[in-house]
Amino acid sequence: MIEQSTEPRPTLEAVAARAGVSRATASRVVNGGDGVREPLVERVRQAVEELGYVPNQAARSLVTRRHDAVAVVIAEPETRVFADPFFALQLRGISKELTAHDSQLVLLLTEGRDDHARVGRYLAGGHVDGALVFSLHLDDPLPGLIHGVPTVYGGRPGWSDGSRGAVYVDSDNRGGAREAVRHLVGLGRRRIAHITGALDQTSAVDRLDGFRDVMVDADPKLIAEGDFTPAGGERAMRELLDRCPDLDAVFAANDLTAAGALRVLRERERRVPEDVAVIGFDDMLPVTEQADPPLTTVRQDIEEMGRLMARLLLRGLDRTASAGVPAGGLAGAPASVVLPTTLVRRASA
Amino acid sequence: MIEQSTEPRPTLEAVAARAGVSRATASRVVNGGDGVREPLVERVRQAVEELGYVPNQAARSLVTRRHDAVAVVIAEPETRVFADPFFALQLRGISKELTAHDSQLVLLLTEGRDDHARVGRYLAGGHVDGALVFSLHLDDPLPGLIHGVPTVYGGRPGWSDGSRGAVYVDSDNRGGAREAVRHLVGLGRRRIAHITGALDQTSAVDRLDGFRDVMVDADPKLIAEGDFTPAGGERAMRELLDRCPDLDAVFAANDLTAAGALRVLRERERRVPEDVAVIGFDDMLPVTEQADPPLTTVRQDIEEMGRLMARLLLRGLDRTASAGVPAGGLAGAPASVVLPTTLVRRASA
DNA sequence: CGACGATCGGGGAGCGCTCTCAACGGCGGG
DNA sequence: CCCGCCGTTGAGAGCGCTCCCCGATCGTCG
Repeated sequence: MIEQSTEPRPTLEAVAARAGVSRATASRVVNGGDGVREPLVERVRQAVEELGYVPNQAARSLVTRRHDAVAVVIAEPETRVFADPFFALQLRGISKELTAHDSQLVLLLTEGRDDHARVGRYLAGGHVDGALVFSLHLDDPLPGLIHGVPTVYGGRPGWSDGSRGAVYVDSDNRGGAREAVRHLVGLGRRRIAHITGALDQTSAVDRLDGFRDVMVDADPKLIAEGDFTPAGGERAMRELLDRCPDLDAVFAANDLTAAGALRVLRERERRVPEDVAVIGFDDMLPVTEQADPPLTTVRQDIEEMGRLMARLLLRGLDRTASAGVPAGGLAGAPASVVLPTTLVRRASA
Repeated sequence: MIEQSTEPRPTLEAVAARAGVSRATASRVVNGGDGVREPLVERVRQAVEELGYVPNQAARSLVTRRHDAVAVVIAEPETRVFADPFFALQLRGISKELTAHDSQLVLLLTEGRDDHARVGRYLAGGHVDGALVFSLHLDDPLPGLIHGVPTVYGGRPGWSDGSRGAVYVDSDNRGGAREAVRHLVGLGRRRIAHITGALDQTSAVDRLDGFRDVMVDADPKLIAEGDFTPAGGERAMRELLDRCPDLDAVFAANDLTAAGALRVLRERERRVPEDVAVIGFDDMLPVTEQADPPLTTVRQDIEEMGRLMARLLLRGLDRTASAGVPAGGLAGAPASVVLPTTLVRRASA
């Protein structure tokens, strides 16, 4: 119900008065109670209880310059974010970690370029202690708009100058791709195709590189560009079958793409895995297990990646906060993390 | 990169000094510039620009008691939230609407009962101007923990005393279900089964009621309980087929459930729609269109529901703010909205 | 038993902003 | 030509909290 609370919330002053102590003492108790003797602590606690006191975060932030909030920026245009459980899982990992550290999650969704300025302004406004940024595209202007806010990226950012020491969490896309393709080779497949992801993202590029690492002189006709969506997977699969009717395996850049490819293979009456073996990437559970046939895929622990990002950010926050690091300094900054992947064998390959 | 900004951000004071005006005038310009003459407005604007001034939200909130932030509470235990694009779509609608009103979205995910207290505390803490609460279960203690925060619910809350005047946005679950079942009847089907959703949610109950409205004396054996997931759909479908091998139609509580049912029907070699017609609910696009056969379903505009929730909340905020409504009062509060549904005919029925 | 040191509690400043209120200046009407 | 009113600007008082600093207080050792 829409209502406005009129009765003013109790202030620390009120708590102090009720407990018969000074505001400072009440504050100490509320913030942990160090350096206050037991009987007083108890009295203050009780006053807090009776009055239903909750600290005013705005007032607190004003002086501490901490907000106990972290922004999660998802810079994915249009609908993709939501067709894909990927973000949802990361979000869940992040949420868990932040909750454990009493931080709030401020979600910043950008729908297009116009939104970037808004996000930049928001972050610059010092509303949050740090930012977790996802799904950057190669030419994304967003990082340039982020100043003075500790940031951890989800996935290796793609800018050219060696990632400028950015902290990121990624999985071993290239290694995972290599493992998948090697598995196909081990199965005796020779005409192995690859459907890429959206090539303006490093994850897609890295998986393609992994594919090429194994298929050193792959027929360029065996590589088709997808975009991480089932529809893109279908389109690319059709293209591939038209160009190379003799292909006997497909490594798809992610499970959604693989699902699209499977559909086209069925439609064209190729048996999987007998005629064409298929491997995906992600191990997105409902998708892979319920695919027909169940999908062999490269698993990455998505939720863990989210959790790790949050942990890295929070740790960095602590570090710099306690050890007066100079502006822009990297001293003590956590390093990026690349998580390993594992091949999960199911029926499709 | 993890860095701490050391250089203090410019204050309004600094802007005022640079523009050669008082802090008050600078504040006026920053907040819209009413009642300030043009030349001064321009000077202040320029000073803001040059200094890269961004208002300190904490200081502002401290005095205005507004936060320009809205909490989105998703009280869904475990993974369901994320397997289901439902929330993602609502979130997107909400995000768009909030962005248009310069409000931020604070996401509160609860993983279990323990989290409820945390959420209640957070909301009571006056960190946000209002809350949007989703996916309540019938016995959820959360509403009881929300005090003094304007709230709009996603889906009709299920408490017994007539929803206590709560504001909610829902779609016409009962009417949509009726339409679906009538369509099946119109197709000449007589042994129509229903797979329910999780019956601790009103949406599931309402759809079941709609089913019963049409199938007044339905054989109880034709109703099986699901939980809105594909796995639940599979389980229920198996049950139904075992109990009533002669059924000729299934109305599933949502598309995910229908997808599970379709899988079982294929496995049992029933043709859809020839032997068994299937209708879902939601019109979750990738699911319905790519189902085999494409799924006839009851469409609800999920993103619009989200947008509407946000709009309702923001409007209520305005209203009460301007027209000193007494505590707990409902005067001028927006009414709940129930959105219509439409039957989308595809191949499955 | 007294004095010194360590520790605890209280007073007060001030974080950056908004908003009220008073002062000021310019204009039109009498 | 003067008065009064309105529109514009500036000064200042807090919003609720943290934290510094100093005085009070306790324990303890000589």
